[in-house]
Amino acid sequence: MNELEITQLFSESFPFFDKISDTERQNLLRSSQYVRFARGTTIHDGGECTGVILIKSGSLRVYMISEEGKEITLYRLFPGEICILSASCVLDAITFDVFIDAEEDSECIVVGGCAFEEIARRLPDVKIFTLETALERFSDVMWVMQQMLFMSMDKRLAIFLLDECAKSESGTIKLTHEQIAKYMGSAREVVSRMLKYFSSEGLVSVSRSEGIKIIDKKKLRAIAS
Amino acid sequence: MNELEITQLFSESFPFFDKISDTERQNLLRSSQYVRFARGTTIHDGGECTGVILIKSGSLRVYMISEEGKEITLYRLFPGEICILSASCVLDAITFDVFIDAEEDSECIVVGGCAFEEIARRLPDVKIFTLETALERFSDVMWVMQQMLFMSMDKRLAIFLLDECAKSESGTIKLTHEQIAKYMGSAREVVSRMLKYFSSEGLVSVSRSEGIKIIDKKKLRAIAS
DNA sequence: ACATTTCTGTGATTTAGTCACAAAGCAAAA
DNA sequence: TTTTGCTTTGTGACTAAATCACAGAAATGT
Repeated sequence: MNELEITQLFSESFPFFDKISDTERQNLLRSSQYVRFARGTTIHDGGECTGVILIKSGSLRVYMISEEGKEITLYRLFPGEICILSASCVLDAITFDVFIDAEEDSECIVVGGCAFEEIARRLPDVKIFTLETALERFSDVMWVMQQMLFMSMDKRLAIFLLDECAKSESGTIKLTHEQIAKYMGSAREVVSRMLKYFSSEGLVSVSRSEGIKIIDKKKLRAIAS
Repeated sequence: MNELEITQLFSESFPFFDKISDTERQNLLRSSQYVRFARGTTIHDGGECTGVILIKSGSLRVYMISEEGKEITLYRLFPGEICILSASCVLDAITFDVFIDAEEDSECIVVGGCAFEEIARRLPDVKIFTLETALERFSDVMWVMQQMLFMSMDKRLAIFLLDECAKSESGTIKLTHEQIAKYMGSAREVVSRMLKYFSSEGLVSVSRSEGIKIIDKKKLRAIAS
């Protein structure tokens, strides 16, 4: 990936990019690098500031982890999106730690945290963009929280399956029950049982090789209400 | 409460206040007003932009509510603090709705949302302050989320009682089980039962007139670990 | 074809939230 | 004081979901 392509990506991803000086643009480019993360890699694990990550391909999962190792997925990021919570040093106001994994083999541009922080300190627009991006994530997390605390398991799973199906385009969902449980902040057994129930009601078909296929989208939507 | 006192409060609460022009300061003051909220009043109920609220005395509770009326308290605000989520029009990035009640009779300064938004649009420092304040609340919410999802009831209640005791100074906690349950995002019966258990273990004493008194702080801390 | 690993299924148990009432505590009115 | 009414707390039965401890099935590599 050459510098021109990165410039292009920055211009699309950072609304401030076309407004700042050439020098600043150079600063930003110099502290950025193209990185590939293999599926399953942990990109960020709490404390130290990894930096701002632009996702070119693949997907990332941002999650928290309890002392006993229980995980809750806060949100997932897809191509064109920006991972901001990995840039903890730009966000003093944030006092919790998150973990970030590559869900798929992913191509990213990583803008070094310190460099970005320096630029954000000089340019209010950059700072504002950073904070606003973080706040959008706040909204995502609140949605997760609402689901976990207010909705029953069947409803949540129905929503998840419909979402996932809409994303995948292929019509089938190729995730293990374990993965689904992690995304939903639940337990594998619970997902298995609920899927079996959905399957017995003719809402989905479940097969290990084929993945999960939605059969009766209408009824599933009714459950997701 | 006169203009001088408000100016004083602004100066203490808004780090940008001493850096902006006289005209802007006047703008801000003109769109502000002193308001008293009676205990139990709902100050903000979702959608429309109430504005930025400075708390002079009393306390506010920020919470979400489900369709069935179940509540979760996101955080509470005390004198000197600023309620920012009530200023939804300044925070486009936030897409969820919160409710805000006065827990106690409270004295506040309310800065009208539109006026504040206008000022924030002109002055990057104000915008940055607003966003950063909102992000601090994000951190609070994550703490609540961690508690609810990762911790057992006994631990959470122990933490709550210790926190509350530290705040109250009097050593006793005068809250109904119902209130505690709301703050903790649990159910009244659950709190009652756990308090009874704590009481049977000699950790606290519970009486309706006296409130809850912590007897064995050491053991309670151990549970809160 | 075999061993190995990775997934999935299932019953038993535990925790917390829900429901439906009963009882107790407090306060104002009679 | 006694009555009445309201708020708060107690309790058992029930349900949902998480956890535990396995067993079995399906995919994968050698």
